[in-house]
Amino acid sequence: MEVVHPKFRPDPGLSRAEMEALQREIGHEAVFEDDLAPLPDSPLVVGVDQAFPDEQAVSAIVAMRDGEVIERTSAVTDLSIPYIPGLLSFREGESILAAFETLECEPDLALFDGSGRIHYREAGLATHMGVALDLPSVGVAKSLLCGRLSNPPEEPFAEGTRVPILANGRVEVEEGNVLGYAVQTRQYDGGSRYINPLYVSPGHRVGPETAAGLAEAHCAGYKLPEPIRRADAYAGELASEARQ
DNA sequence: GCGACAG
DNA sequence: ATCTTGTCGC
Repeated sequence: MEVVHPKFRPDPGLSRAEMEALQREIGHEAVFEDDLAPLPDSPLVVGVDQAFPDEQAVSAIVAMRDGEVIERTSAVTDLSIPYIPGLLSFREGESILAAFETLECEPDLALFDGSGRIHYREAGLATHMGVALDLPSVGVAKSLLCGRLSNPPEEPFAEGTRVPILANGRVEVEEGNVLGYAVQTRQYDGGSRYINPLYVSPGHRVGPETAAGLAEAHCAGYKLPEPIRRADAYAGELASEARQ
C-alpha cells in the first residue's frame, strides 16, 4: 500500500523542534474516534514490529484474517538517530513505511508495537504511521510513556481488567482526557507470577474503547495480539539472520 | 538539580 | 530495543 500523506513521512534529518512541530500537526490531523469503514466480519489485520540488528532497523508486517497468516513482508533501513522518548517514530518510521510500501494486500486495520495517542503530543508511533497511511490503527505498548491510571482497582489486575489512562501534566492535552486503556489481556491464576497490562491507545480513526476492544479481540492465549506477536517473531528471525 | 522516559 | 544463563512455576 502507499503513503497517502508524504508530508508526514518521518524524516530523521529534521531538527528536534521540527519533529515536535510535525507531531503536533499529526496529532491534530488524527481522528481519535471510530471512523472505520464498517469492519468486515473477517477484517484483514496487520501486526507491525521491529528488531535492530547492528545499526539497522528491520520492520516486519504480518497480515492475518480469521487467525490465518495471509501475507508477510519486511524492510530494512539504516538507523540515523538514537532512541529518544517521544520521537520513536522518527527512528523507526522510515523502515515501517518502506515495509508497508511492499505490502500487497489492503488491510482494514494495523496494530503497532508502541503508543498511539498516549504520547506527549498525541502523536505516538501508531498515530504517526496511521495518519501517514490514512489507515485505522491501534497502539499497543508494553509500558506507559505518559498519562496516569484512573481508578486503579486492587492489584493484581485480573484478566479482562480495563483501566482508563488519563492525560496528566506531561501531555499537551486537557487534563483528564481519556488517552487509552491499560488492558490486562493475560494473567496467571495464582499470585506468585504476575503479568503487566498492555497500554492500548487509538492510533488513527479509532476511539479508545474500540482500540482496547480490538487489541483484546486479537489475542490468542498470549499477552500480545497475535498479529503483533507474529510480527515480533518474524522481525526476530530476520534480525538474527542479518547478524550472521 | 531531580525525576520520567514507547522501542 | 539489545547483550544472555539459569530458574521458577504449572
